[in-house]
Amino acid sequence: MEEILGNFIHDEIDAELRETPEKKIHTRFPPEPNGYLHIGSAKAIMINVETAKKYGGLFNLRYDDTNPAKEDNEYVESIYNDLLWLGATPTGGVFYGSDYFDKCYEYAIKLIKDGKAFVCDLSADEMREYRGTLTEPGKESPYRNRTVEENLDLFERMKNGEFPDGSKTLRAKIDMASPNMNMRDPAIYRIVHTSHHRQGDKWCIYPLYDYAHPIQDALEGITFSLCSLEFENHRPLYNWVVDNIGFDPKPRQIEFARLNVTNTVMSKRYLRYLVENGMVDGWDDPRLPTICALRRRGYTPSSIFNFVRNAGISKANSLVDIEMLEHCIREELNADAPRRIAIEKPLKVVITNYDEDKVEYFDLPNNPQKPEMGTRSLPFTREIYIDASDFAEVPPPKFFRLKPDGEVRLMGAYIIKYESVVKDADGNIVEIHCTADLETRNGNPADGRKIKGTIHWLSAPYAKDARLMLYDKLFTIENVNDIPEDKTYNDYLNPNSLVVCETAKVEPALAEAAAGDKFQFVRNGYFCKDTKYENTFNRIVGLKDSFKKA
RNA sequence: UGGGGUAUCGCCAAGCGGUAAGGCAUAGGACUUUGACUCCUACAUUCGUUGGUUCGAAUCCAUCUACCCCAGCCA
Repeated sequence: MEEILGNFIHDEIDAELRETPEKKIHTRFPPEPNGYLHIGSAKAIMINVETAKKYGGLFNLRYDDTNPAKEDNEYVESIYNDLLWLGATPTGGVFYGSDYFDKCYEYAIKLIKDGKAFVCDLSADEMREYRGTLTEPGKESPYRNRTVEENLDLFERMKNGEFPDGSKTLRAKIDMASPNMNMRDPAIYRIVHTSHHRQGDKWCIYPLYDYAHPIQDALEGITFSLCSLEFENHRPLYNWVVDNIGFDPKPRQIEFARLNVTNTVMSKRYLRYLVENGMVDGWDDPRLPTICALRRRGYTPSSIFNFVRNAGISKANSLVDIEMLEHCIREELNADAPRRIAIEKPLKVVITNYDEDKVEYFDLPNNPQKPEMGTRSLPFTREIYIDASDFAEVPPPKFFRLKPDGEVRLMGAYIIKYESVVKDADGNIVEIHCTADLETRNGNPADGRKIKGTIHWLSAPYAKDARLMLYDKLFTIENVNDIPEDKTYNDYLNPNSLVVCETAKVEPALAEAAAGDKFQFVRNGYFCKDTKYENTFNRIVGLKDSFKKA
C-alpha cells in the first residue's frame, strides 16, 4: 500500500531510526505565502503528512515568510484553507518563519562572535563579480577580515536601520573557492526597508532562505526536512548552518523530484501571471492546476492524494500524464456518483403516437450498480430532446443509436422507431419523428427482439436550462499564448471560443443540486455543480467513448 | 574544461547479485437499458552506452553518452 511511497526517503529514515530508535519523526510543509497551493504542492504535502503518519510523528505547517516583498495575508489564508480541505491537518501546529526572526538575529551574532560571519559592503554587482563562475573560483571580499567588534557594531547598525537597502549584507564565512556556488560566502542577511505582512516594521534586515530555513527546522524539532531536488546543492549550506550554530539533534534534508503534469504548468510565477493579467477568472479558475481550482472543478482530496501516490516519488525528473489524474477522480466518482441525464446539444424528437398532453413518469436508478441509492422520477412527454450526436442520418458502421428506419431504446423508457426527419429550408435537421412501442415501458420489447442502442433523453417541456462550463483542458503555456493580446478572459469564454459554455437541458432535480455536488452525466462525463455560479456545471472528466475513436 | 543529481515499456514506477512488480495509456475480446463501468487477454529475452568482475548483474567496478540543478542581497 503506502509502503511503496518514496522508498529512498524512508530507507534513510529507517537507517537513522536503527541508530536512535527513540527518535520521534517530525516533518513540515513550508510554503512561501506568495501564491496559492497547486497540485505540485499537494505532492510535497502528501509526502510530509504520510511520512509523519507512517512513523507516528507530527507534521507542521510553516509559512516560510522571510521575504516581505513577495508575501501577503491573502496567501496565508488560502494556503491554510486548501491544506485543511486536503485533509492535511498540521498535527504539530502552524508556525511562521518570521516568528523566529529574533532567534535568527541572535544566532547571527553568535556566528559573528565565532568569526564565521562578516558584514560585507560589496554591492550586488560587485558580489557577483567576486563570486567567480561555475568553473573559476571566486575572490574573497575585501571586507572579509573585519574584526569581530567591527562586525558586531555594523550588524547592529544594519538592524537599527542606519543603512539603505542593498548597501550591506551579512555573509557566512565559508569558502570562496568551493565548487558549490552556494558555499562561496553566501549572504545570510540583507537590508530591506519594507514592512512585513506579519512583523510590520519591526525589522529592516531579513534572513535569507539558506540561513533561515535550517534554523526554523531545528527550532521546531523537525527531524526530516523533505524538499524538492533544486535544493540538493543547498544541503551542504543547510548542514553548515546547523553545525555552526550547534543544533543538536540535527534536522536532515532529503530531496525528491517535484511534480510535473502534462498539459499544464505548475510554476507560481506563471500562475500568478495568468491571474494578475486577467487571463483567468482568478486563482480558482477551473483551467488552473491550483487546489482551489481542482476543488471547484469537482476533484476530491482523496483523488488528488491518490494521484500523487500513483505518480510515485523518486529523484528522477518526470512528466506525469494528466490521464492519471483523471483516472483517479473517475475511479472514485464511478463508485458512487449519482447518474443524471444532460443533453449537450438538444435535438427534438416527436413521438407521433403519444398523446399531446399525456405525461408519464419513469423511475430511473440513481446508480444501476447501487440499487440502495434509490431512483428518481423523470417525466415523459410527446416531445423530448435527445443529444444531436445520438442521431446519424448517414450512420457509420456499427452505429447503434438512432438512425433512419432504426429502433433505439430511450433509457428507462420506451423503445422508439424512426419515422421521418423534418428539415428547414437550408437542409438543417429541425426535429425527428418517431413512434414509440408502447408495450415496452420497462425498456424490453415483448417479442424479445434485441435492441442494441440505448440513448438518453429529457422531456422537452420539463427540461431546464443549465450552463455547462466545459473546461476540458487545463491551461498550458501554448494555449495561453494563443490568446490574442486584445482579448480578455471574458471574451475567451464566448460560446464560440475554445472554452465552451453551452446551454443544455437538464432535468429539474439536477438544476437544483447544491454547489459542489457531483454527478455522472450519463455518457457525457463527470460533472460538478460550480461553487461560484448558479445553475452551472463544470466538467471534471469525460467518459471513455470507444465509438468516437472508431 | 567546475560541482551536485538522474537514466528500467508511450507516461509514471518497483527492483538493493539469483534470472524484469504494479498503475496510467494502448490494442483485442466478453458483458451491458450509460458504446460507461466491470471482466478477460495482449503489451520490456530486456534495464542509457561500451567494457569488466561473477556460475549468475538492472543490481558491483570502469568508461562513455544524454538530460536536470547551481554564478538572487528569491524561495
